[in-house]
Amino acid sequence: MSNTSVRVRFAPSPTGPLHMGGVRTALYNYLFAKKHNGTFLIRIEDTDQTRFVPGAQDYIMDAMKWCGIMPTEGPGLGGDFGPYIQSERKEMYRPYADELIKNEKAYYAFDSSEELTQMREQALKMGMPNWQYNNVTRASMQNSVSLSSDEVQKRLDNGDPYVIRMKMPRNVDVRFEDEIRGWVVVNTNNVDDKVLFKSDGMPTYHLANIVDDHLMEITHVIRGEEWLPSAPLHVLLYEAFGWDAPKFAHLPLLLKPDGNGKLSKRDGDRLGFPVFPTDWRSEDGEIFTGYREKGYLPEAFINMLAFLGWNPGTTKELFSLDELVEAFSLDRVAKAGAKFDPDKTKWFQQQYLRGTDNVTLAEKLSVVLENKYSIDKLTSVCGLMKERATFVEDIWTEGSFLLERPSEFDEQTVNKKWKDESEALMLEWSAVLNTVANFNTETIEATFKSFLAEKELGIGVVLPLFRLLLTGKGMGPSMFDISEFLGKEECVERISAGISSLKKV
RNA sequence: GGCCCAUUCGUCUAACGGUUAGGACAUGCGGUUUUCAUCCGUAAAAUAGGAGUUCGAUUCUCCUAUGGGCUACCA
Repeated sequence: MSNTSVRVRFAPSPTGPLHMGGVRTALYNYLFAKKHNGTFLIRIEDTDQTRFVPGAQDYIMDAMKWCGIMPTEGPGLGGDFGPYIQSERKEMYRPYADELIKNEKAYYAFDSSEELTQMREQALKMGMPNWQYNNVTRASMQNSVSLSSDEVQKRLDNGDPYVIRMKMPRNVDVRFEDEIRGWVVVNTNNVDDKVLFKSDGMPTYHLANIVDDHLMEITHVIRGEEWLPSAPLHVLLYEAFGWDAPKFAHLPLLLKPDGNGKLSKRDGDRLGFPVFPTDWRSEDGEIFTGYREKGYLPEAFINMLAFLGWNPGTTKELFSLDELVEAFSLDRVAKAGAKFDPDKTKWFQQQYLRGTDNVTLAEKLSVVLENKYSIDKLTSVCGLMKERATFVEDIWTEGSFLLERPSEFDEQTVNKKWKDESEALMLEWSAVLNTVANFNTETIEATFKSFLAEKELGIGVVLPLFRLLLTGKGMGPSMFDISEFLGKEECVERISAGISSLKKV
């Protein structure tokens, strides 16, 4: 059973924070694993030591934790297939490269990167923009295919720097069946002799990836579309080692909301929405805002992400993580890239805010307000305000008047509604209000209605004044609900306090 | 430039040869509301173009166009 169970991996490189495209890849891996009672693991691909960014790995782990899609194997998580960081596996790769050389599937190449750049530039000048180190040009380069074995041995003994390259066969159609795209065919004449092992003693992505996926018994490789062109190379590598290849699924890319191209780090600040799950502070101190800090609930973020390139085939759009696991399948993943839509994202957030109970909301709000008010009070505030909020913080920016007397009065409303006779009217209303015995929404409303009838005034004349005095605003929830929450005494006091404030102006 | 992948309303997508081409977001207009939000109703909005295959193409094939990805001793 163990060798047939599903094992998938998320394999980011720690070159920076994980952006939402990466989170979606991780999410689909997570969903697929859970759906099939399999294992979801994370492997850090840090074979390029020059691009290592401190803190990136921790960021990735934290972000996944916030999203609720933690792997069960990985650095710091345990598992029987470790280590899960490629730099810590360094010594494991060389024998595999040697094996390929022995079987003549790969060869030593001594050309320096400077020589190669020169070669490309030269070819470009001669009108050949497409120079590649491949099965045609390798004969004229310095490598163990073109050089005599004595010469090769001499250079090796001499300690000359070299890389190990894949010896791509000539004119072979490599085919594999992608779980999302169906059959993909590429002719080997179109792929170059990729470097497998670098002169610094580290493998490249291609070698390390295949070796680790094999050793970690990965059954399904679910990754971004940007890997599609190198998939044939990977297939050939599995063949060269005589291993069964895992199944491949190449996910469509996430595109910019406007214009063209894939979503990138800078789009967030440019367009005013986050591209990262959580805040990221770059090395030069620049801060990129995250969904978490912006006030999004992880459930909303994940729900939105799941629907970018996948759908359940029904009209249901709100899915918990467990429901996503239940509904997910690779054959319902779209093929074309998806433009990210910030508006829809906000809509998801709004839906989840509504769906969250008032106590939970109050607890979140309490954190923002640093425990300034009791959970009980905040719970009531949330109940009154959440219908008109998108983020938890909106509840406070729109509804702080419920706990704090207004110090400012909306200028527009004052100008429009506050007349010379308003003061007398409100004083009169205050006196009436003060006589209400059982002070609740219904009794207040009934009293208000009879007050209107008696004064022969329209509701639109009186209520906005009442609202203005009590809340300082021109809009908001039902005034009768607000009044009940505030209590009789506070209502009466606010009316007189409000009147004196308006007098000063 | 070469190779690969893709193409249904503005956006995310449904329809796996036969539908008045459906839903959601956004937008417009109504209704509800003291107001704002919510909510309800409603409208407008798409099969990139051209050939085939077929009794019949959004759906299959080819061409063109467009978009995207890759083209490093990066992943």
